[in-house]
Amino acid sequence: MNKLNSQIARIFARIADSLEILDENGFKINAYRKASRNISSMQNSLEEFNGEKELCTIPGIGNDLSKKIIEYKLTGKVAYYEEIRKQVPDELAELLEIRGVGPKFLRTLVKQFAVSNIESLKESIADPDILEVAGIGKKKIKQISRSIEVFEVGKKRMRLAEAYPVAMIIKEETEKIPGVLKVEQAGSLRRMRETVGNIDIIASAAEDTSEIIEEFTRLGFVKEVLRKTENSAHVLTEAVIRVDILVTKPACYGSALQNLTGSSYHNEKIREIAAEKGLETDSLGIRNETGYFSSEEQLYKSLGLQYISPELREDRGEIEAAGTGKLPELLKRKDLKGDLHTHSTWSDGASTIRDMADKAASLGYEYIAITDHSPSSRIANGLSISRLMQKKEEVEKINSEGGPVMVLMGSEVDILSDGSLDYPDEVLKELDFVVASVHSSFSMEEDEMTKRICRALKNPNVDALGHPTGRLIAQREPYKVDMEAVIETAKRHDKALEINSSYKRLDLKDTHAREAVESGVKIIVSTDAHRTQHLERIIFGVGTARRGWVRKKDVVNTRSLPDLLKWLGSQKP
DNA sequence: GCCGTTTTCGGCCCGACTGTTTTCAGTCG
Repeated sequence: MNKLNSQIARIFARIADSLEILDENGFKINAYRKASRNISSMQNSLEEFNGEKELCTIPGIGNDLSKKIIEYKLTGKVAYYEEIRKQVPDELAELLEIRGVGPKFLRTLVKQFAVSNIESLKESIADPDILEVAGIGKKKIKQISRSIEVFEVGKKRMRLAEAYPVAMIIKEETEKIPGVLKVEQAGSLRRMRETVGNIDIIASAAEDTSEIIEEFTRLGFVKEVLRKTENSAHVLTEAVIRVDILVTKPACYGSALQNLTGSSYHNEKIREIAAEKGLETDSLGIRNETGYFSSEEQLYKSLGLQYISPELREDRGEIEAAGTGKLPELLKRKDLKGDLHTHSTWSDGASTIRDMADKAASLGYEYIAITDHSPSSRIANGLSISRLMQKKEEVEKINSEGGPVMVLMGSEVDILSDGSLDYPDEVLKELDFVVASVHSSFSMEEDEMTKRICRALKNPNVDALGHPTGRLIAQREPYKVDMEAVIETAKRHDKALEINSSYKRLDLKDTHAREAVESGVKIIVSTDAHRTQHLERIIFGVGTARRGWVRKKDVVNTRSLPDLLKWLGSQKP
């Protein structure tokens, strides 16, 4: 379904919900609902229909609704819808999504308990007077308060790195169920979005799917089964994460996986292309006259497209590029030859340099830069110049003993509020790798912050800018900075920008990373690891890089050690 | 609000399930 159709369909559906809460004529409500359904399931775009007459040929669309569609096309708004929203605000209407709460009961709640949002709904449910309402008993209340919890879980999104390990365990457990052939994650987790709402799992099985669903709902991590059908289930884990599983026959696996991976924007466009080619789409996915697709590769191929990696499926130009064979060859985890932003026990890390080096070797790296904090980061036990020199001796000793990987003597040096650096140039000159980061005075005005960062980037001893926007996902907004100017400065002075893989950061984010590489700026993908295990989090940085269309050749730490050193040497005066 | 005429109104609207009842209303798909 294309954008216009889905927007109009959503508006009509919302009007229907609101009218229901307002106790309007049921047939009118039904008319809006039917129109919404028809528009979202029709093959053609509403763009193709000119004028009222043509629009009235669509089933369920008459004089009135065709006028509203034209109004939306011209102004981007529907006055009647805006009017309705004043009477039934969004946060009231969305309460209809709670199982057990229908229009009639919600109406009573609004009248008698002044319910207007989820908070007041929770209060009313806790009010003993609620049992006075006809048709409401203790059991019903219990059911609804449970549904409210589920509703709130569904609204809450987790950080990618929090959901990922859970999904891996679930995948492994599901693979052990007898009869299961293949298991994969789908949804935004597979696309490596920075936050995910729930974990989608898809499995294939030749035999009885209902038996597999039964087994799945009995797995140890399942705390509660919310819904169960022949071939699907929704469950909650102990940590209140919602997990949805779908089991399909191998012959449908590709269609279903593509369908469940999304994004909705990507899929809308893909379905349009499928429709043009005479393929149909139903709840399981896209199929041709001979049936569904067993693999995504076949599906994309049959649409005349290159295979599109899940991370790209956001309708950001990937479909057009796939149509002309111009998709980028994306960075892979195994392309990386080292990690260039890590900490050790010298500052605030929990692992020794030796342990970090061993872990780096086990990941197949050639080198690791240990970039402990500079003195201004007091809480992080930043290194004074004399401690920095002691650390340098230890690094040299490890390297001279022939460690498993080359250890680069580095620092994550603070960018002070005026844009100067936390060590003098003659000290920075002694280091193999310098990543400069902002750790203080976050609330500067944009032009001041931009000047500050750009000044640091102009220093010849700096190699990369660490976590360039300072954001913490679901916790702290990025500081105000003109990224375009930062990218431009990095380009001019041949500095790399970091994609920091720390689970809270993912900074640069995907879209900024794409702007950077399109401007020809180099990238480092690193972990900011504070203990050996953190080095494994590189996959989230790689995922973010892929979402940003970053290629192997854009990334400095895909270079072999000699090539890396050559670039670092060319940086210095 | 749509639709289709027996042409400007009257019909549209299903069935299962559940918790609440004691014959049914509301929700949901």
